[in-house]
Amino acid sequence: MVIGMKEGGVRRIPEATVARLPVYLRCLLELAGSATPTVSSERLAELAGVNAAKLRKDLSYLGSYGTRGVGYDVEYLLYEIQRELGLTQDWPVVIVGLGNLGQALANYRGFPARGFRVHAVDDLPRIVAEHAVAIGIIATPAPVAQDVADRLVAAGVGSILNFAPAVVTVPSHVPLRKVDLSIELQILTFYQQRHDELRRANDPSANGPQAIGQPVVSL
Amino acid sequence: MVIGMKEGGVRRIPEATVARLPVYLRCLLELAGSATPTVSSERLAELAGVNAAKLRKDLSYLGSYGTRGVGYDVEYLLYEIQRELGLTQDWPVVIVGLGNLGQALANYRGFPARGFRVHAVDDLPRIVAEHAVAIGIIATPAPVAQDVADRLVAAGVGSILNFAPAVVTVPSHVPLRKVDLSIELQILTFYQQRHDELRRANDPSANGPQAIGQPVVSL
DNA sequence: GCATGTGAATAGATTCACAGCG
DNA sequence: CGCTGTGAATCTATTCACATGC
Repeated sequence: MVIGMKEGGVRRIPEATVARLPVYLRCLLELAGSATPTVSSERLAELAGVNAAKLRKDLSYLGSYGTRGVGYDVEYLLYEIQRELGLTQDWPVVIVGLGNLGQALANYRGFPARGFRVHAVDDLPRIVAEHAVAIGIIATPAPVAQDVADRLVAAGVGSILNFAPAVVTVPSHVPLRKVDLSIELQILTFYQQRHDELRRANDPSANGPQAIGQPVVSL
Repeated sequence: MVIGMKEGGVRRIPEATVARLPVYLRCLLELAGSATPTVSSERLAELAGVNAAKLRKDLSYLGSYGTRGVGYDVEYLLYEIQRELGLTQDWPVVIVGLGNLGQALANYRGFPARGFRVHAVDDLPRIVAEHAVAIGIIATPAPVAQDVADRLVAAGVGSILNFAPAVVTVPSHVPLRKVDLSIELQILTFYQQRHDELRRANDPSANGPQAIGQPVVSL
């Protein structure tokens, strides 16, 4: 029997685990950068900001890549996670929308900026076919997001990452993830409000938020 | 007894529910925009892309704001969700980092761009104090993210939203959320790879991804 | 009658705690 | 002996299905 092969039914990795693998990967890259040969679940969990038992269980879904009494070989684990995530292959990506967000994405660390080209959106079907583009990223204003999603699906893109602040729908066979910056902020205001309420309950003289603006601070 | 007041112990709203409230809010804003007076859980759930029972349960944590046999009053529910999320107040926000991402955030729909000002980062403590800034947003390159987080906490910011591709740690009393664009992309490559593997298993002649670049398409 | 609101049932994720291996 | 890997226990979230009230 060959270690690491998927035998028979596909090994099922929980969604929550998949979402953490990229975090572990980033931590392992840092460790590899500082020439650390092995790492314990305790230490790696600390770097990743999770509980050690959770990390061990997560890794156990991939296989038994650790050594009892020692820990995990950084380079080995690194490779296995990359392989699991599909990062040992290249995935041509289309980013639709060239505003600040599109440019920020194009420049983001971890998106190797190889072979950028700018095209008109009507060329989508040709570009997707020619370059075997698997993933489409929507970085447009909200009003056109659904139209862009439809075009991406029609062009044959396999999955979509939506950054536009709009709910878009796609056929069920197309995986869709969304990242919404203002939603994240609203979640924080909820917890901040909770926190302020508690503080005020304990100290009635504490002030609530004041209606001011949003100063931007540069670095 | 006053409807809508929290009596005694604080009503506990599950995290997963809190994360969906902003989505419902957005859908309600659209409905309000098209002058729709009431909406059923079925319809609202469809707009939000969730199951109707889940939506009803989510809303039930806020209170009983619907009418049996009728549905929810759009304006009323809108207001209640906004209040719950703390959006009936202003929350002064500091964005650190003025690259593409910082600018994209500053221009994002849903961040009212009132009173933008640009400051040096050394002014953080003064600015946070003067404007009662509750939320700090990190939109810097990864290497300085931890330093910025430390400065934000020291300056007295209550919670932090991190967009830098780095794991940052803060004292446990400071709520921290992270949004990582490349992690989202890596999660998608995982599912795309799964999908491709299945397709190839059924049709051995199907091609895998080809190593090309990342074309950018403009709109 | 019809759609909400909610206990009960199910499914999923996290944590515990320790057996098992190097 | 130390640290992984994992069943079992717990906690959280989702879904079902129907009692409830307009």
